[in-house]
Amino acid sequence: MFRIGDFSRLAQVTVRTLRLYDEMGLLKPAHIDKFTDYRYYVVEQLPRLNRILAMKDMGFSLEEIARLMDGNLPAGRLWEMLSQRQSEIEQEMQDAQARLAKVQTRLKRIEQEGQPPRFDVVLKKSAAVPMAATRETVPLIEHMSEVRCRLTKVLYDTLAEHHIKPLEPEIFLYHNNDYSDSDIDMEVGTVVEKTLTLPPGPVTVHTLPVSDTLACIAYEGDIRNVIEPVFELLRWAGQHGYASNGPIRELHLWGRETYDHTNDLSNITLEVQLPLVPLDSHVV
Amino acid sequence: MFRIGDFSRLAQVTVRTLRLYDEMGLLKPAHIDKFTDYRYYVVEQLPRLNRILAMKDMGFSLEEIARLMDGNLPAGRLWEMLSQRQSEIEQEMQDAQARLAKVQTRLKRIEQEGQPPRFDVVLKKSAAVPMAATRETVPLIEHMSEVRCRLTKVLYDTLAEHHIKPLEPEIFLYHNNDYSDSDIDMEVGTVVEKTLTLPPGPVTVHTLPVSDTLACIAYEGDIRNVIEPVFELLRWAGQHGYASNGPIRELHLWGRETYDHTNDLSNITLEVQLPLVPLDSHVV
DNA sequence: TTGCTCCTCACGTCACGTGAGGTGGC
DNA sequence: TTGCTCCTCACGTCACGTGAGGTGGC
Repeated sequence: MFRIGDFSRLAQVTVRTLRLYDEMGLLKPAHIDKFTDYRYYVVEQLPRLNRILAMKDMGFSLEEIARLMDGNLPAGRLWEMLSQRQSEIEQEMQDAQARLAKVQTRLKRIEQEGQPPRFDVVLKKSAAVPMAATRETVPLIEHMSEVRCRLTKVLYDTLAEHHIKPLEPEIFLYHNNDYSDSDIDMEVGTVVEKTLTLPPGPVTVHTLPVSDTLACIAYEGDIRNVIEPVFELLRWAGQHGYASNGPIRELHLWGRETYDHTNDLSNITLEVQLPLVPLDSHVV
Repeated sequence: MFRIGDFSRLAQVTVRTLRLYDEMGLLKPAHIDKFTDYRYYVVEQLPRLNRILAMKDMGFSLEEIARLMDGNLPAGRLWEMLSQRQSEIEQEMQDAQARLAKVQTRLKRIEQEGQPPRFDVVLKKSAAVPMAATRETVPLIEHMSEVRCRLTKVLYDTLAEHHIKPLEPEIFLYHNNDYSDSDIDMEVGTVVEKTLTLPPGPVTVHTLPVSDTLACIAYEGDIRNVIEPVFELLRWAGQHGYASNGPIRELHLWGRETYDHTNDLSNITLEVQLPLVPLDSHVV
């Protein structure tokens, strides 16, 4: 018979742990003195305690261990729980791997450029939402501003004409696969209610596709430098094992982009989003 | 100005989270209505929130994030924290790797042998303790029992003669590097008080070395089958990337092994311990 | 008698999730 | 007036660590 302190030293666990296992019913002392409430253990209980510790080392919770040691568990049940545990651990390792990549790219940035990246990338999801939008290809980047004005004017005029209220700030989509100075395939739209149709014309209603993985940067600054967070997103995607999976989205969070050049665009806030798919080599 | 619900949808966090960050001082709303206590956020707060989320994705605690975003942190401090984070994550990955190995070897055992291993291996540590012991080489395994009796008799007789009390159950050490049927270099000892010396003779006092990694099996059964947990330990060590690092220890937890064959050894409890070192290939 | 060990509460950990119970706003 | 959103508590999570305050045993 061991008192709790001796048994805890033998098994190399704390007395607190033994008391907890007693309370949970995982390991009851062989005997409890009814006057002093002292717990007494016998050496034959060591294998059971070791089994508990071995399960704990595999990452099972005490509740799972209690279930596993309940005696009458079906034959294949242990195998099932082990193989579930296996995939959970594999998931943990992937998560740790992803976190490590984020930390390491930051470290490298500081070492190479003397300072951390200016923008922070966060992953979001987007649901499929109906969008009223109009699209046009800009021949040369010099015409960009002009085309943006025309497109937003067409969009908002059409919506007003049909008494449709935009539900969220406008979104610009850039459909080119790569960065280019010319032939920029651009679309501007805004989320609208479901079950909405428009007569044929430059503005159509279609669905903005879902994306499970949308790398996002909230950008604050001059709209003419918006290319910076875009480059950052592309760089980030490459460094973390993703490939682009759809047009870049630009959410005009600060408000509506007017088409008459009257508002100041030198300090706006928007969010740039890049839909991604994990590359296979990184999934492994 | 966004109400908390709208801002939470925009940033894809829960309102609970925003309230917590407010309370912690991590992200205060731009404005709080003094009559309703409603929190109001502005879009310019999104970059800060995203920074918080990005840090969280790297595994920093909210407290660390608060420190990191406090503005006046020394230049190199960020780098330091990132590189500390890096090693913590690397440690996590190693831990997960070790857990995975344990789960997978169990799964394999069930698949190959139809049942889980009979014994559970747990890792313990042992401190350096003074031990009074006597040692002899057994020429053939047939003489094992006889030598054990003689050794324990010598040990306990000597201790009694010098009025020394053994502090713990006796320990058998097996000094051969590999399993063998002959020339078994065997030692039996018991922990004694420090500062103890004995006159020259078959029993000497020396130190049982420390071990940071001691694979242990609590064995219950016939002493003649004690080879089973020993084999299990050796197998386990191989499967988990360790090499043997000292003599196998056998702790006689059930009590003293008498040397007159009068006690029943067909159902005893002992612990078999194998000192280990991690193999380099697994340390990486 | 003095340490030593044991006992039972009970709080703290970390970042929220999840009600309970009540109140502004369209 | 009715949903909808917001508010403030406050408990629960998981496996213990860490006292506080008090009592047996050698």
